[in-house]
Amino acid sequence: MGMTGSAGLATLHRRVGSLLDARGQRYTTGRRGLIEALATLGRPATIGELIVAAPGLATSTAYRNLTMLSEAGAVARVSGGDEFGRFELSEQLSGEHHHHVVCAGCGIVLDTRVSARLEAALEEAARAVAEANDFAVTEHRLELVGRCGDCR
Amino acid sequence: MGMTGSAGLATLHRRVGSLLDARGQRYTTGRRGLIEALATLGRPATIGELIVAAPGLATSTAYRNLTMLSEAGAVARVSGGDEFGRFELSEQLSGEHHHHVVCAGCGIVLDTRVSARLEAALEEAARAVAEANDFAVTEHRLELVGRCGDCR
DNA sequence: ATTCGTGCAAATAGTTTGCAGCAGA
DNA sequence: TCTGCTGCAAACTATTTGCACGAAT
Repeated sequence: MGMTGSAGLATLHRRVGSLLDARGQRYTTGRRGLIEALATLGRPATIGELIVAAPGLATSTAYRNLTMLSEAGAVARVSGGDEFGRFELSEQLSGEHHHHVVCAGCGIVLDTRVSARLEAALEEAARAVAEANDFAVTEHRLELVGRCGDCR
Repeated sequence: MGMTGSAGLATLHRRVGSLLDARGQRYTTGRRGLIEALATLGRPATIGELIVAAPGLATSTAYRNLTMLSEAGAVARVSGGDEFGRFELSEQLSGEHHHHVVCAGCGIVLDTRVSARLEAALEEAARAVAEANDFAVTEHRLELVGRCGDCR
């Protein structure tokens, strides 16, 4: 469904524009197209999907822009189960902490949210593991792997 | 630390041998070396690490063997946070369901176990997500991302 | 003018595959 | 002796980078 958060497209663009401004980068048409495609898709998308959804961008430019948007904090890279890298709006921008559902058949990745109780348990586990392993845990990722309706 | 389960190396080799036998494959010295390296390391290892730990194997052969061992159910591929694929003994063989701690600095991946309470919550979430998204969830993966002692 | 963005083509790097010889049952 | 295993070299593919031109301030 996409555009999940409370903010609309205009707000989204304004916020991305600020992030880029802060780094002396321009918010070009191509970059807007990428952000809009990510917002519309509402799930981690491959470069191929993004180039279809935001036409007129060379592959190399799409990679460069996504890398840059990622460094600016607007986009996050997601490694799915297959050989394709995927990109989504950062949690900072989408405003929602979430996890992923991955289809082992076609590789599609969907966003999902879990209960506050589970989130609390995850954070407790992160603390325990950090203590036991001399690790400073900064983030947790949960993937539910299975088969989507089409690949059943 | 490796060799975490109750079974020793001999048992491990016997079980891998059976898995390969069932597929008409031979349990060669090179394959034994890979399995032993995986058991000793006790964490997901890159091809580079495995070739150092099990010398005398060509890279292509290592890949082929790991792919084959994976199809036989002895080995699992793990995608870490970096560009390297990693391999570990399958849960079937190691006997322990576990999750991963990933260092964002050096990419090392460690195994970790979480509380039974959290595991139960994860399975409940998997059921809920399966119902809400028309997904048959077969597996869950949890990654705790942070910085290891060396990369702090 | 200066700085940044873009397309194209070439380079990179992990992984896979073709093939000819070697080895185990 | 038949089938599978191996090393080497070549192929493949997602991603990155060099470079010269175009666009925005």
